[in-house]
Amino acid sequence: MSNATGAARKPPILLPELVEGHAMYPPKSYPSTGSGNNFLTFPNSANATGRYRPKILAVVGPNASGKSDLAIRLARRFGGEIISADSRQVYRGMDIGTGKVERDERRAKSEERRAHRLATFHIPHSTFRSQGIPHHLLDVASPRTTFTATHYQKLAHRAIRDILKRNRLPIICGGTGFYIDAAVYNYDLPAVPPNPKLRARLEKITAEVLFHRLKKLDPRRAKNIDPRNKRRLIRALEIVLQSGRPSPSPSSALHRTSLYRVLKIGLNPQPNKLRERIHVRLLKRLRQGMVAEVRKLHAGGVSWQKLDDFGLEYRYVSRYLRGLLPKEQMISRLETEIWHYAKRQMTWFKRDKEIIWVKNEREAAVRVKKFIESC
RNA sequence: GGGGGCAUAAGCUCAAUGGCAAACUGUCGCUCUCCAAAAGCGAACUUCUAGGUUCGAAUCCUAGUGCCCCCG
Repeated sequence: MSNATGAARKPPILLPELVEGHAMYPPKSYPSTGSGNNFLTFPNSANATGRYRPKILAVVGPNASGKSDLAIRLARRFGGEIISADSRQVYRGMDIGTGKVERDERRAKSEERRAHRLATFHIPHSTFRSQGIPHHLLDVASPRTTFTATHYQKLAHRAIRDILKRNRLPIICGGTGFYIDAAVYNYDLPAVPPNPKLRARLEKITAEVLFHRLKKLDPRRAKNIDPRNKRRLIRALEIVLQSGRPSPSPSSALHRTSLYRVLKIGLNPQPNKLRERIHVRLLKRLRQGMVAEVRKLHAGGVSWQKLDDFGLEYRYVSRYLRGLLPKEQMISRLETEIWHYAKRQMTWFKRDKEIIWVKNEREAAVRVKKFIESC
């Protein structure tokens, strides 16, 4: 009882996966780093109790808020590895337009190389690293394929487990709120893969009719779905039609139950500052060859349709390349679209009362330190 | 100097038989259980000014103001 005081208030729901997933924590014997290097000291292995929930960190915020930098700094300071939570950075070849962190060169300066080795000797060599910090879930899919939240969830869970096995701090960092939640809270996403043919067929039907059908096939889902949102309606129908079963209820026990203790750090600069950052960053991306990047993707077999659906940079640059809008308009349009996106992201994050909003790295570090030291 | 045209939201060479002032863009807000940088929803802000006709005016009349065009 004495060491379960924290859990006393909210008794954890012990689901089979949860118990099984935790059987390995804390790891019994892990190669000690021995060096006292603070890259590697992270007390995720301490406090062994039956209900030990490992700690993970999330760094969230809108586009251009400086998440990636903060995450890297925190990773260096607290011995962490980063798991990107960005629905576009998962794709290979989409670098400039998504603002992916720069991948380390093979030939790094000797000091950096040393830091690398110390920090990451037990991680596969192929892992994406930036500034010596391993980044997971970047470049894991071809842009010609459809990568979904389920894929993300699976890979993210695996990454978290692996990082914890190395006694390091998993840091989920990204702006795709839905992905973060899918990873952190063990969302029960139905195992029904997308069916392009079915979707194409349903696409031709009006929202009204789709809603009607859903009402008959899955009344529960129909109750809280947006009846005018075709995309959602199609997905919901896809689930019933293919599995023969209605969508799992989000109010089930799994909802908002996390396998982990998670500290969410949020970054949200002043609106005018954020706008300025968006502006500067967009111009920088253009200089870095964003247009060429999109051209290359299309040459590599990514359809215009697909590029359009990726949104933002990929949508408007490809429209420009198709001659649908002049360059000037592409830029100004993009700027407002990115701003809109940032606001949508904030709408999502605002609802999450667990997020602790910080102004800078110092504030963040204080919180993280306290979190790590707590039991 | 003379003649003609136009004036509607923050923006738009933007709609409205004399009868409830719209659409689009922007601004602001929201929704979300696998296409989530997607998709969807909502709100605030309008008839150039002053008179007149009329039950009723963005609309018709008069004057003013501003802008544009034509003739000299």
